[in-house]
Parts: sequence; C-alpha cells; structure tokens
Amino acid sequence: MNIIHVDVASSARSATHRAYLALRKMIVTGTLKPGEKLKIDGLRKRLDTGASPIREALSLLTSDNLVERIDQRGFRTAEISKANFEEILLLRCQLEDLALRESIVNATDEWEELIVLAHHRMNRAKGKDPDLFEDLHKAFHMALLESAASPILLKFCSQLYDLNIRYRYLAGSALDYQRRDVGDEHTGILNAAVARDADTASERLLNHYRMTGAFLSGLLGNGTLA
Amino acid sequence: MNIIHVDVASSARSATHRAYLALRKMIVTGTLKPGEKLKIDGLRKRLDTGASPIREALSLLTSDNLVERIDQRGFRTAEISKANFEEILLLRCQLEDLALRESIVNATDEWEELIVLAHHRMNRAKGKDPDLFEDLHKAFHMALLESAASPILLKFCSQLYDLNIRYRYLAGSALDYQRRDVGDEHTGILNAAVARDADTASERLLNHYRMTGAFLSGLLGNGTLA
DNA sequence: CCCATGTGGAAAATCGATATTTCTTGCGGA
DNA sequence: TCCGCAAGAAATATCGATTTTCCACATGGG
Repeated sequence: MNIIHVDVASSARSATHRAYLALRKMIVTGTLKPGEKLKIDGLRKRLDTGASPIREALSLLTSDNLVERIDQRGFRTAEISKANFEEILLLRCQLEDLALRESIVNATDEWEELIVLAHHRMNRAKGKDPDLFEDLHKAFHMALLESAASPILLKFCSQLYDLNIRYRYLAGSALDYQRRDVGDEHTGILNAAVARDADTASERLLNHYRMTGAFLSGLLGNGTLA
Repeated sequence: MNIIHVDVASSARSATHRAYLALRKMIVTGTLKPGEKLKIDGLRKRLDTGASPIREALSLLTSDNLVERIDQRGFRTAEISKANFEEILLLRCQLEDLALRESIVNATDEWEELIVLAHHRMNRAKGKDPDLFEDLHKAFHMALLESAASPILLKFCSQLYDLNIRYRYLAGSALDYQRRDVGDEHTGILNAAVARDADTASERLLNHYRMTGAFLSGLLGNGTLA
C-alpha cells in the first residue's frame, strides 16, 4: 500500500486500536444508538479499514460492556435501561469511594500536583472545546483515584465512567438546562483531596455523581429517554 | 456475557468461543506460564483452528487481565507478582462483600435452593473429578452472589475469581499440605447465607479468602513462586 | 386460517495469503 | 574486544475471499 497515511501521534498505533477508539467514542456519544446492530461491513467502510480490526475492536468493547455479542449473529451496542443505569451509578459510587480513600491514604506531593494540574486543564477547556473538555474531565476524575495504586480497580472505574457518560450523552440537551455549577463541585472535591480529607472528598464526589444520577434516572423512568 | 458463565456442558459454539475457553483454562491452570509469549502460529496448531479465532480469543482475554497485548509485538500471558496478587485479594474481598450483602438483601427461596444445590454438586465432585470440582467450586461462589442482581458486579467478581485461582494453581502442590478443612468453611458460609445472616456470611467468606491468601502471599514473598 | 417446511439472500465466521514490522545474527570498523 | 549497522528470518497485523450460519418470506399441507 503506497498511500501515505497521516498518522496523528495519538491516533496512530494499530488499525485495531484506532477502530477501538473510534467505535467506543461513537457508542459513548450516541452516534451508534443503543441496541443498534453493528454490521461489520458497514463499519468497515465507515472507518476505512478491514474486517479483522473491526471484529477485534468489537471484541474488546464487549468486555467493556458497551457491545453485546450474540453468538453467530454478530454484534450490537448494549441496550440501555433504568436498571442498568442505576446499577452503574451505584457501583461507581461504591468503587470510587474505595479508590478515592485509598488514593488519599497513599497521597504524595506529586499526586497533589497531578490533580491540581488535571483540574486546571479541564477548566481551561471549559466552554471552548467540548470534546477536549470531556477527555480532560475524565482525566481529572481518574487522576483523583490515581494514587490508589490499584490498576484493576482503576480499570473498573474507567469502564464505569464510560458507561455512565454514555447515558449523559443520550440525555443530551435535556441535561443542559439543569446545569448547576459543576465547576464549584469539582473545585470542592479537589480542595478536599488536596487537604487529604478523605471523608469530605468522598462525600462531595458521591454527591456530584448522585446529583446528575437522580436527574437522569428520572428521565429514564418517565420515558423521555429510551 | 455468554462467554463469562461457566458452561460445563457446551464445548461447541464458535471457534472463537472454544479458543477462548481453552486458552483461559490453559492460562489459569498454568499450562501457559506467566509472562510467556503467545505465538499465534503455535496456538493455531495446538488448538487446531485458524489465526482469527485465536486473535479474537486473546483480545477477549486481554480485557480479563489474563493476557497482555504489546502493540505490534503480539500477546503474552499476564505477569504475576506479589503486588498483583494482593491487589486481587483485596478487591475480591471488597467486591464480594458488597455483592454477598446485596444478594442476601434480595434473597428468595429460589436463590436459597440454588445455593444449596450448587453446594451439594460441588461436594459430590470433591475428590473424584478435580477439574469438574473447580468448575463447580466457582459456580458455588458465584451462586452466592447471584441474587445481587448486578450483572456488572458479578462479572467483575468472576474475573477476579479467575485471576485469583490462577495463583492457586501456580502454587500447586505447595498448597496441598496446608489444606485445612475447606469443606467446613463452605458449609459455614452456606448456612449463614441460608439463614440470611449477612454479617456472619460475609465474615466467613472473607476469612475463607484471606486464609489461603495469606499463605500464597507468603510464598510469593519468599520467592518459592515466580 | 394457521402452522410447518423449504428456499433465497444476507451477514458472520473463518481461512489462506500478503504486507509490514520486529527480532536476530553476522560482518566490518573503531 | 566492542559497538553499530544491515540483511535475512520470523512473527504480527491486515486484507480479500470462501464457507457456514441465520433470517425472512413464500409456499403448501393440515
């Protein structure tokens, strides 16, 4: 193949990895709708790659609970439901509580600087580049848990984060007009974490989650979504 | 999600699924050693199938933390370490505690019958068919958590179970001579669960894990393993 | 009229081959 | 002797094509 690919540093790697990132974003942001059939050939053309990378990427997404595999009948995006959302919310609260407390136990100055930086970068992108903001928002939340030094737990939290944010995207504009000042909440969490106050930090973090959680759960209940 | 469950009966389905089960068993039981390079071609011949099913199975195992993927350099089985083992043990205790308590909250007569049955089947296989016993042992532990009605949490627990049992296999005969009466422990957990006594059940379950855990951790520390 | 059975078409799963990348080894120069 | 480079060998990642499986619909029997 003589075609010169424009390999942007971050999106390079292998075709499988690119497909994985692209598909995950499409599912999380709702470009691919819940329960939608994922035809290999269609995606192949859409992402301009072969069938093998697509299949492998879908396999990986299956383990992230974003895609369901039906034996001999291909793949489809995960369904959504109120029960599923509430499970995710509850698990997130429980696991992030564990992780955050452990993280604060192991806190170091380096970690402190890490979360301050992550927080600043997130705020800088606020209102400018929504796409970038979302990435940095996740980065901030993960950074809070970083020094828990538990790769598996962090992976679980990362997965749950993606599952949760998918619902937020699905709610879309419905969520906008209830935008309380999320910025304040973030700052509050950050300050408590920097102060090594695990109880306060955890309480604020969980409130932060439950706030939007309750609202979304309401939408799912009254049939606005799904 | 089909793949995760312990399907004692069905060995067929797709080539990918067969490869997944076979490879997982090989890694968990130590046939494939920690850190070992997993050459596609070698496995292809060994399992008598094509390269695509192998690759897909390895992708799935990557998400189970049993296989590591190195970009453009193939796959290898996950490394082992004392830190990794202790992380698994701790997470297991935390997550299964959550799941078991929730399971007991939701307890029904059907669930009660389910765990009694799982316990009986496990004991029946004891000392006869070690391979079958292991499957039923996992089935028993998962059945305890079953009525938590939290598929994601159960999946996490299932993964952690496999990661943990891998260390047990690696310890192998070294573990045999410290065999306290595990049967009694199982019965104790079962009874507390049937009695809907969450505190006792959880305490016994966690002790059950920590018992072998401490021993294994010792082995990893003094260099007998790895 | 309803259910069972057969048939055509579409999609998935898998295979075989190619292209790309990485690893190894041996040679030459310092 | 040691380091670096380069060519060959090996393994991976990917593609295109084949085989297998499933689904929808029609057709005929009950």
